This record gives sequence, C-alpha cells and structure tokens, in this order.
Amino acid sequence: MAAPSGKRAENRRVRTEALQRAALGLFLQYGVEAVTIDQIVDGARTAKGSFYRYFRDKTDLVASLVEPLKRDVSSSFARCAERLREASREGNVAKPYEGLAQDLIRCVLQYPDVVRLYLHESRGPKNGARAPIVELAEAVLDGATELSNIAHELGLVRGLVGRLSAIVVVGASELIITRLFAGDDVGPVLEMPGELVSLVLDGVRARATPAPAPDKPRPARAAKKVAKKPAKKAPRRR
Amino acid sequence: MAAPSGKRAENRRVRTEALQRAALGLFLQYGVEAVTIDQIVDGARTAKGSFYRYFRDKTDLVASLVEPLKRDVSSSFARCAERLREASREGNVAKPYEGLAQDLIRCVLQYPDVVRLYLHESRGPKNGARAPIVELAEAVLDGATELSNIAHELGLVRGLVGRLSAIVVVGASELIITRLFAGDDVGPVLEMPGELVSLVLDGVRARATPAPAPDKPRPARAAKKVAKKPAKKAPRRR
Amino acid sequence: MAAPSGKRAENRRVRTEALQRAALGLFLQYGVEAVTIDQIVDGARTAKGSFYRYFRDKTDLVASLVEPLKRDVSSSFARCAERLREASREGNVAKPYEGLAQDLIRCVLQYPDVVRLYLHESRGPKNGARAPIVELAEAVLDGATELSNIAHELGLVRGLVGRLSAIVVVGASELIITRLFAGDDVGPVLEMPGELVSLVLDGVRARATPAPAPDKPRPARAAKKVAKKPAKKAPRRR
Amino acid sequence: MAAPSGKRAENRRVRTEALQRAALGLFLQYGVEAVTIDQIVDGARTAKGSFYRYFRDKTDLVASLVEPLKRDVSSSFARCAERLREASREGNVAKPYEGLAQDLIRCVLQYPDVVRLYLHESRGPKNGARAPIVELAEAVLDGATELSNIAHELGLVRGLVGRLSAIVVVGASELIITRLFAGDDVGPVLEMPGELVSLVLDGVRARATPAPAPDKPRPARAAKKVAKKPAKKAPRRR
DNA sequence: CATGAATGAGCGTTCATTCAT
DNA sequence: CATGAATGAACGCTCATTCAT
Repeated sequence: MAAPSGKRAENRRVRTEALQRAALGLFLQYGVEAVTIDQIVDGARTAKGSFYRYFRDKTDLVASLVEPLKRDVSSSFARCAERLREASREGNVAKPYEGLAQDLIRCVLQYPDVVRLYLHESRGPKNGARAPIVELAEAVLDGATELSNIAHELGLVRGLVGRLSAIVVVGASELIITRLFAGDDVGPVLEMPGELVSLVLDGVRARATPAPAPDKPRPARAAKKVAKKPAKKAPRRR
Repeated sequence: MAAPSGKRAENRRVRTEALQRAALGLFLQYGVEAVTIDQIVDGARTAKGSFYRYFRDKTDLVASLVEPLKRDVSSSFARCAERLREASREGNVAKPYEGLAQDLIRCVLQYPDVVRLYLHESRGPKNGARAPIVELAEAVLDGATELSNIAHELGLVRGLVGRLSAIVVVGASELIITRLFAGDDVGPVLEMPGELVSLVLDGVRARATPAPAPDKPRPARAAKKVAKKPAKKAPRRR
Repeated sequence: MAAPSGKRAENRRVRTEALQRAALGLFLQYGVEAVTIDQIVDGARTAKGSFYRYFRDKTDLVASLVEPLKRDVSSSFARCAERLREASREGNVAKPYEGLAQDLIRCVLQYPDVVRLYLHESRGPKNGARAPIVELAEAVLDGATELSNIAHELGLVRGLVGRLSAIVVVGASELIITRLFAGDDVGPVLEMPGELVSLVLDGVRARATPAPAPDKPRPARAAKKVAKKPAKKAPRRR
Repeated sequence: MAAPSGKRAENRRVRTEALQRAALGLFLQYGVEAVTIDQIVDGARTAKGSFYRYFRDKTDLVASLVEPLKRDVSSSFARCAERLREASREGNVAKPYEGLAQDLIRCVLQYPDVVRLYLHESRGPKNGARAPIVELAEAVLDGATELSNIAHELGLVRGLVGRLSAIVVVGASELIITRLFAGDDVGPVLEMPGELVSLVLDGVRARATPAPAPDKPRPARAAKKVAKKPAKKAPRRR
C-alpha cells in the first residue's frame, strides 16, 4: 500500500517530467509568457488535458520548476548565516562565504536550466507565470542582504553596508553566470568566487580604510573608476 | 501649407506620445508581453486603428520607446572610448570613466521609465516585443566590454580582463539601479559611481598585486569573498 | 455462488444508487445539462470509470431515475381508465378520478425529487439528457388526454373536449406542485385534488350547457374537481 | 451628429438581430444550454468575435431576447392592477381581466418564439443562461398573484385566495399555449380567455360558497374566468 | 485620417469517454 | 471489477490585425 501500483506512480513521474522538460526548453527559447500550453504538450508528446491533470496552469508549472532551486538556495543562505555567527568567535570570516559560494555553484550545476530561466525572468513585475521566479529573486536578494547585515553586525566587514554589498555581488554574479551560460569567454571562472568574495570583503575594506601605506606604488588606490550602467526595463505579457 | 502640415505633424506627435506613455506605464505594471493593444489604446484614449497607423505592432512601439535611450547610451560609450584613447597620452585614466558615469546617470534621469523597462526585460530571449530591449542590453554590454578592452590594451588597468570587469560593473550597476527604483535604501548613492569605478580599476588592481605590507592586521586581505549567485530550476509535480 | 453473486449484486445496487442520488441532487440544483459526470462521481464518491460501468451516459442515468416514476404514473392512468369504463355502468364518475389523484399524490410522495426534476425539465425540446423526462411529460399528457376522451365518449362529462381539459388540469397541477415544492403558501392543499376534479368535470360541464336562464344573475355554480397530478423534474446544464 | 453614421448603427442592428434570430431558433430546437456560441455565429453568419462585441455571454443574449417581453408583460399586469382598483367602484370585475388577457395574447402574437422559449425554459433552477427566463417566470407569477390579491382585497372574488388561483390560471394557460405552439388541437381557442377568467373569478366563487340549496339540480352557473398567460421575448442589444 | 466594428486563429480550460493498471 | 489517468474534441473567450465608415 505504500507503493500501491508502482506503475501508476512511475507514469505520473515520467509525464510530469516530460512536461517540465518540454516547458523549460520552450521557456528558455521563447520566454515564459510567449509559450503556450499547446507548445508544451506538443513538446512533451502528451494530450492537452494531461497538462491540466498535473498542473493547475502555467504559473503552477513554473512554480514546480523553481521550487527545488528555491529550497536549495534558501537552505544555502541559512547555513551560511549560521556559520557566519559561529565564525565571529573564531575570526574566520571567509569560510562561510566560500561555503555559500560552493553551495550556490552546486545549485547552478544541478539545475542549470532553471537557473537560466531564473536569470531570464527574475526581474520585472511579479505577474502571471513569472511570479514564482520573481519570488525566488526576492528570496535571493533577501538572503544576501541578511548575510551582509550579519557580517556587518559582527564587525566582520567594514565595507559598504549590508544591502548595497549584497546588491553588488548578486548583480555581478547573476550577470556573470548569464554570460557564462551564453557562452561568453568571461575569464578565469574558477577564480571568480574568490574574487567576488574579496571584492566585497576586501575591496570594500580597502576603500574603507584610508589606504594604509602608500610607500609603494599602489597609488592608484584612489583611482576609482566606476562604470555606470544605464537603465532599462522589461515588461512581460499575458 | 507649411502651417497645416505643422498641425498634422503636431497631431501625430501628440497621439504617438499618448500611445507611448500609456504603453510604457502598462508595460512596467504588467510586463510587455502581458499588455494588449486594447489596453494601450484604452489608456491612450485613442481608437484601436490609430495604433496601427503609428506603429507596425507592439515590437515597433517598444523599439520606439527604447531608441532614444539606445542612441544616448551608445554615444556615451563612444565618447568614453574616444576619451580613453586620448587619456592614454596624459595618464588620467579615471576621467573618461567618470564622464561615462555622469552621462549614463543623465540617461537614467532623462528616461527613467524606459530604463526601468530595460531593467525589467533586458535579460532573456530576444523574442517578440522584447527584442529591442534585449538589443539594447547587448549594446550596453558590448560598449562596456569595448571600454575595458581599450583600457586593458592601453595598460591602464591590470585587473580582470575586459569582458569580465565589464560584466561585473554592468551587473552590479543594473541591480543597484533596479533597487533604487524599487525604493530600497541602498546606501550612499552619490558615492556609488566612484565606488564602482574603483571597484573595477582598483579593487581588481589591489587583488592583482599580492598585497604589499601585511604588517598590520589587514590579514583578512586574503579573506576573499565570493558572492555566488544561484539559479536553478527543477520540475516537480503539482 | 449464489451468495457471492448476491454480494456482487448488492455492491452494484449500492453504487448505482449512490450515483443516482448524487446526480439527482446536482440536477435539481444546477439543471441536468449543467451537471458534469465529474461532479456526479465526486458526489457519489466513486471513480469516474464506474459511472460508465453502470450507465451508458448522462441520458441513461436520467432515464433510470425517471423510469420508476414513469411506470407508476402510467399504471395509475391505466387503472383510472379501466375504472372509468366500469364507472359508466354505475354512474359514479368522480370515483376513478379521485383514485387517480390519490395514486399520483402517492407518486409525488414516493419520488419527490424525481418529480421536482420532472417539473424542472419536462418542457422544452426532447434533446440530450432531457429526453427521458420529456417523454414522461408526453406520457402524462397522453394519459390525461385519454382519460378525458373516455369520459367524453361515455358521456360522463359535457365540458371542453378531452385534450383541453387534460391540458388545463395537468398545467394547473404541475405548477401547483412546483410551487408547493418551492415552499410557497399555496392554500388548502388537501382540498386541491377535489377542486381540480370538479374544475374539469363540473366547471366544464356547466359551461357546456348554454347557460339556462340568464334572467337572474345566473348564480355561479361550481363544478367539481379533478386532481391531476403529474410528476416531474428537469435540471438544466451549463 | 444625432445619427452620425447611420450605416454603423444600421449594421449594428442588423448583426444584433441576426445573432438573436439565429440563437432563438437554436435555443428552441436544442435548448438554451445545449447551444454553443459557435452554432449561433454560424447560424448568424458572423465571426465568433462579433458575438462578444454584442453580448457579454450567452446569458446576456438570452436576457436581451427576454427583456422586451418582460417589459410588456409587466406593464400588462400593472395596467390590469390599476383597472382592477378602478373597477371596484363600478363593480365590473371581468373587464380588467379580459383586458389583461388581450394584452397577453398580444404579447404571444408579437413575440411568439420568445414565448416558446419561455415556455421551454422557465421552470427549473435559475442557473446560467436560463436565469433571465426564470426571472420572467417569477415576474409572471408575482404579477398574477398580485392581481388575485387585489381582487380578493376588493371583495371582487370569493374564491381561493390569491396565490392559488394565480397559480392555477398561470399553470393552465402556459400549458395550453405550449400545446397550441406544439400544434395540438386544443379546442375552441377563442373562447379560452373567457373560460379561464370565469374559472378563477366564478368557479372559485361558487366553491367558496357552501353550495346553497342542493334541492334542485343546483343549476350550474359557470363563472367566467380567464387565465392570461404570458410569454414573450425580444432580442435587443448589449 | 480617426474610428471602432469585423474577423478568425488561437488560447486556456473543460469534459465525456476510453483504457491501462 | 474499481480506479483514475489519458485523450483530444470542443468550448467560451481574447486579441492582433484589417477595413468599412
């Protein structure tokens, strides 16, 4: 009675995954809103009615795609936050962040297409089928913000305050991953996590500290450069 | 006949702008794909047929919204590139970047809603009505990449190579602006351009140099920080 | 094997009745056409496939609901017709009618919900699932017509010819019962059968006579009574 | 500017009526619920979208069909009520009723198909597209009830109280008209209004009185009674 | 040239019916 | 034999686009 039929459950799993796989591919190719249920069931080689047996609507399907990632991401942030508090006693600040980086990289590798979907659709109004993705984006930013706040409270960093460093790192990371997926030659991928960790913790710290010993060149320290970025927009449709 | 045609042109301008304004508001609220022509003409208090007199379709309207911004952004990048080449003779590296930052900030202030639209819709597949926005995103990234390449060629920076620093700065900046529009308290807004400039030019340079004199604490230098960004997806069942 | 098959038969009966009961309630609430097979099996707590084991389709189910009532109504009319022929020898005209009234009242009390269904759905085109109900309506009217014809042939009444008095009584009776079911305060229910019997037999007869002496106010005289009672039910669909 | 286009308005009228006519025919043939929008637009030789330009949905179309009839019926009842109050001074009771009968017959002749639709669908749950018709049925019964109450209050009749005589006459009349439409040979149609009037006014009165002196044959005095029956329909526009 | 009605393909969803389990 | 998943034809409704007025 635990696995009554077996076949039934198997069928269910197979069909569900076929629909999800087909949908995900189409979403990535055409955008969530532009994909119709017909396209999805065609891609999954199922009857149209079957879609509605497994998902209430397109939004529900998207939510089902995003949910495992959301869970993993949330727990990654939670674990990092916990470690960070412990780290305050020992002074090893970087460890928790590096652990987070590893966790999140694992997420990317485990759900690469869902991550791509997220990167495609996470900005913009929380409307229709995009809503679950935008919620994930909120969770990501909130998680990152909390970490920064914790680090700041604990005096572990002296850089830009919480929200901002969170935004910078999240924004940079998301676009890096986007371009990696797009096939860009982006540079030394393996060093990036370390780079980004130091970018926040250290680069910022350097700025915060008035530049200690300028005896050596390192004069350019102040040579700040900022590349401002423009504005944009991107509504979605019904 | 000069005057009457002036009347005609005036009318045309008024109607076009009404449609654009109405569309832009709706796009921001519901997403480009979700907005129907009916909603737009209702919002603009125009007849439906008029829409098609002024725009071929929704994509065309979006392109018309984005075009002025795209032009200004492109010329900003072009000017910065030019200045950068000049700067190589004088050694003043930061100036052109700061000029670019100012130019782009001006763009944001001049077309705030179009910038928001860009931020909403610039990622993701270049499909349908979103295409002109994605093209702008490509232009932005290409412009930033070119600048980084130039700077690198000229030996002005020793940080991460071109594409990557461009991506980092663009990604960070876009999310910062996004959150600013969303009303987040993000921190010292006015200092950000400078911060970001140094983030690339300097933060990277600092990292490149093996960290000079660790006599003082500043041991955390190595405390690299990485902000990993997630993304994922995973189908499941309803 | 007698016992086991008894078990089978019992099961069958239980399921069939559950489906009928659930369907009847839904038919009354939403109309036959508006009720889906899903609603019925949900209401009966059965699997969808079971429905089709016991009924060919919704029409078949409706027929199964209506059939017992139809049988009883038909036999009531038949008995009344027989008695009426006998009554011609004795001259007691009202008796058979009163017996019919009692029989039909019994039907109403025995199958109240089917009668309601008949009352809801018996008019209108003989289409789809409503067909069995419309057939019952035809049977009712035919039965009443035949009775009137017999009475007329036998010279028992001199009122309006058969079909008309049948129609009047059936029409009046059906609406009376409808309103009774609807909870209206309709008046002296118990006297109604008698009223209706006289309505046909007597009122009609009075009219048939050319009105004897108009010198006086022609003191109204009421004719007696016939209680016709049909059965009914007739839900509609979405 | 009063009739700006003329052509537009004309087209509108033509299309609306085509849809109403096609719908009415189909409703009578298959029942309101069973008819699809596709059938209607096919019958009206219009595009599907046009249906929704003129009617919100099928219910709205039905309402538009029924509304003129409802208006006429309601005003007929209102006029009769008014006359009845006047009649109390003069003692001419039958006149108002006969006027009502004439009014309602006119309705039947003016909107014969809507009346048929009413007769088909007026019983049963007030669900979906049938709702406007059931509302008309309620209006009819209420109107008849009010008349009976008035007559009773004024002492014009001594028969069964209001609601019941209303129900009897309405029920009888509706079925008579139904059978007339069905082509039955029902009898002396022209005399029916008078019959029905007396049925209520007089037959009832006689019954109320305990039947005075049965020594004689109790010379039947037939009361005239007319049961008016409504029915109507009239397409319109949304 | 503005208007808004007409068009019909297509969308999301439902549902009667079949059939594997 | 019960179950409930699969199927796909419709259904109600929308909407981009065209075109008569």
